[in-house]
Amino acid sequence: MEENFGLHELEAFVTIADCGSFTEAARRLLLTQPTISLRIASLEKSLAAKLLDRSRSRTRLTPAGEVLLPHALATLRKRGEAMEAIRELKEGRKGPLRVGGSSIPGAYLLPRYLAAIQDRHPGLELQLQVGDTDTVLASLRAGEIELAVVGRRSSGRDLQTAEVEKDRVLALAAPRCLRKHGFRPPRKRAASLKVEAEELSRLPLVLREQGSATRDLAIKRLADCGIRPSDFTSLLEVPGNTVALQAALAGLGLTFLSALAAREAMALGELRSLEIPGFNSERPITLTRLKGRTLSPAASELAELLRNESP
Amino acid sequence: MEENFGLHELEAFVTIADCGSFTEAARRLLLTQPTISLRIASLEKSLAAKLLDRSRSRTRLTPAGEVLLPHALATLRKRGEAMEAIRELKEGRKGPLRVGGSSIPGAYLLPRYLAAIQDRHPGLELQLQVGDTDTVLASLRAGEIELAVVGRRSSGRDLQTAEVEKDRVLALAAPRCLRKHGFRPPRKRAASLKVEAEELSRLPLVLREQGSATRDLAIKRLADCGIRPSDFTSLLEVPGNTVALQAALAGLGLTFLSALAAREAMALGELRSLEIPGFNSERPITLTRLKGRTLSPAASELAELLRNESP
DNA sequence: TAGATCTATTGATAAATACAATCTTATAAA
DNA sequence: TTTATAAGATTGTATTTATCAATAGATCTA
Repeated sequence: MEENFGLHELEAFVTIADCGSFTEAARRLLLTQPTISLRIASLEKSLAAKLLDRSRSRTRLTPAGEVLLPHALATLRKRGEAMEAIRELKEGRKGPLRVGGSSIPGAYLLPRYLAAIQDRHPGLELQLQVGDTDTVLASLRAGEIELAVVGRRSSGRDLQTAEVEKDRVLALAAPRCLRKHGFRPPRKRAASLKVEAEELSRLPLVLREQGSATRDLAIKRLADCGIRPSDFTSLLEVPGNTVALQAALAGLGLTFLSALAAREAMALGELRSLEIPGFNSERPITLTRLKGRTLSPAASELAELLRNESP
Repeated sequence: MEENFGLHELEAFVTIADCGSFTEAARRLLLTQPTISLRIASLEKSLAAKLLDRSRSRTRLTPAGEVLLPHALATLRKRGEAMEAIRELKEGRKGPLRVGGSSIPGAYLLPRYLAAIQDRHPGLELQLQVGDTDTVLASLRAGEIELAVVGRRSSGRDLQTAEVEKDRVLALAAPRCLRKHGFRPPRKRAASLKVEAEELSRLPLVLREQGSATRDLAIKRLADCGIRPSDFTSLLEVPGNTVALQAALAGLGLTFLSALAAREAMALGELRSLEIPGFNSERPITLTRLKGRTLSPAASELAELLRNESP
């Protein structure tokens, strides 16, 4: 006879401990007195210990009962906390919301959306992971994040994707750099320069690191135009968007960057975009989630926001 | 549908969370797979939240499941702690043991017995309350202590008493004091002096405070011999045995003290006992407990020890 | 697409739980 | 003492719940 007791028994016990009477406890729990007797009997049998000294006037705890009471209360409280935690999660009021973004969406898109979610549900614990597209997708598969927003449509039957926004990967260079290599950038700050693909290789090339979606896309699009990275006069590999941007600003060469990342520099005229016939600069920014995995309410809301609105 | 969930459901849930499979969880819990399915369904219904993403390969927690898991584990752990605490109490290994003693048994008897219990069960939290017989019995009735050892057979139908030992209340005085008032103490240190009751009043009297069992007994026994405290040449009231002893040692007068408290002083010849015809010095030291109140195993053991053995 | 493996469902059965009525006991009143 | 009263225990029965075996359905692997 080693049957574990349940929470009903504990409930009866703590209620009696509180009011000192089986009958009164029955009233409070909306049960009959024999039911309370049975629950206590069952509990006492489970623990093989007498817990209550029944008496006509006031039922009291035995020493064993005294020892049990705090544990019983703690156990019941824990269950209450569990229910409370779930309820808060369902209402999107509390709980973790972990999302990931590759460099561009992670830096230029997600923060704004997370701020919107934060405004609605101040209790949420937000966590934003930023890294390579590959790294972020790996996190998604490992369950470390619920949603990933990355710069390429991902492979894998276990993934479910939705396009959120169209980004453009631009070929960019500083005006100074362009002039140095025999190009004539237009006067107007925002205007782009039309360049034939073959002319491009006169420029040095600045590329992102391996694993970057921007890099992959740039190489693929260049290949569409018949150029390989090795065709360029020189090649510089840099880690991250920021470094690529600064390298381009410093006049180190041509680089490929998200329009989102280059916006300010272009507006200031510090970088010019090159318009290359046949070079398709479009890139879908996609919201990615694991197929068959339930999202938290907060994550659902974020996904909804990403698909429909632009905060 | 606001039914609270029980521990079986949580058990199923944490087991699945651990092994990632309903079927495997069923094996571990010695149940069938449908039972596990039903338990999870019940839990999910109770919380109105999906807790597990079922999949062919590995069942995973949903965000709600992630939130619930630590609470579920804590709840189950609490129950385990409760069972453990009761088991340790039953084996007398842990838990509180609160007893009380009036001045004499509290100081000269209980410490030795408590030491014996302590030796057997090092984990116990011992607590010894010492005070007036009346105070100690009040504590017993209030449930602050489980056992009381006092110097008189107590009244009250709610109490249950057992004689533990026979103490003797001795009439004592310092040899110097006896000589001063015209008595002739015997040479031998341990010998007592035979004195007629009427002669006693030549001595000053040192009495314990109100509420002391020793005081009550002394007055009653004196009355049996036809003497009242006011018959004595002078009367000094002192609080506690120690003070009474020291007063007698200082030669302040005749006092009534437990043989237990006066043992050393008599052995050294610093106090002589007076043998008074018709003065019954015996006093039962009684173990007292509340009728109908279950004792902790440790308290039972102590009671057993007190009744049978002398450590 | 077939086979394997996991979860969900169903229906029968066993177990538990709850209640009403009754018994027992301890206290209080007569 | 006896009687009345009130609280808990006990018993019998109806109901609910839990469990299992068998099976269907779904999903992944080969």
